Amino acid sequence: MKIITYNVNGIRAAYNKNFVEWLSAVRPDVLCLQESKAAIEQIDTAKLEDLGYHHHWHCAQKKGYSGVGIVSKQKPKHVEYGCGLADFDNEGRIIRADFDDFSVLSVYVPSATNIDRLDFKMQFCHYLLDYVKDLRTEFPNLIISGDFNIAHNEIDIHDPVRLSKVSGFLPMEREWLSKFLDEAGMVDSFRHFNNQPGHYSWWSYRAAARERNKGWRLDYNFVSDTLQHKMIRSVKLPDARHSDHCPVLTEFDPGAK
DNA sequence: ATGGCATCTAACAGATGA
Repeated sequence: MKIITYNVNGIRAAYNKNFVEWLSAVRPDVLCLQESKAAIEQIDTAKLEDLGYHHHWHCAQKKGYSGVGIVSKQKPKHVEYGCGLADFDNEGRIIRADFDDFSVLSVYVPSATNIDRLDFKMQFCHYLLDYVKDLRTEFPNLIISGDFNIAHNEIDIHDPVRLSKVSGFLPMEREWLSKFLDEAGMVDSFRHFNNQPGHYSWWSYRAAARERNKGWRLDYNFVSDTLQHKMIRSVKLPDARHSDHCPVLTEFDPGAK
């Protein structure tokens, strides 16, 4: 069972760069998307259906902004759009799909590039932790995939000293992420398999940052402790070039004891 | 300290992103 998280930075732009062909070749069971930046009627969903995929979207009110989706081979038993708080749900940042044996969240944590948005980002984060803690009592087997806009540790960013005062690597944000994993009982699946530096999921478009691997690891597949023993591997897919982010894959053996 | 690049909308300039 393959699950991928991918911030596509505009799904229509991604389509123009052979996103559907990429999906057809990789064929994940579940694809969690962020920054679709489109209303549903602006997305050529027929191409997904032609590949046998179901798809669900939670879009922002503002046109061309944010938006998350879940594309899946299996039809979800239930889809939950948003988290129930209008300030967050207006921005299309959370969608959940419940399957027979597990649930999946696709999450796009707000950016605070504009530092005026830091309070909003942290409020979202705190709310998300409470939401997930509650959720796990009903759905213990949970995978949270998304763009958290936080690089967790020093090995997750190319210049931890210079960037320690920049949102995305602030002590406050990093501490929240540690608390989130701890209190929600989730595992960072990529780091479960790989403790080496230099593995990032986002690079600036500027200054040839991707070619020089001056990046940040912002995109995660977090796996509940109940599913941890089923994980087989987790890798980033840097050959996918539809976005300033790259996809991150986590694979499970559903039959593992 | 600034800008650099890309994808959006609504317009051929401005917002957003990290």
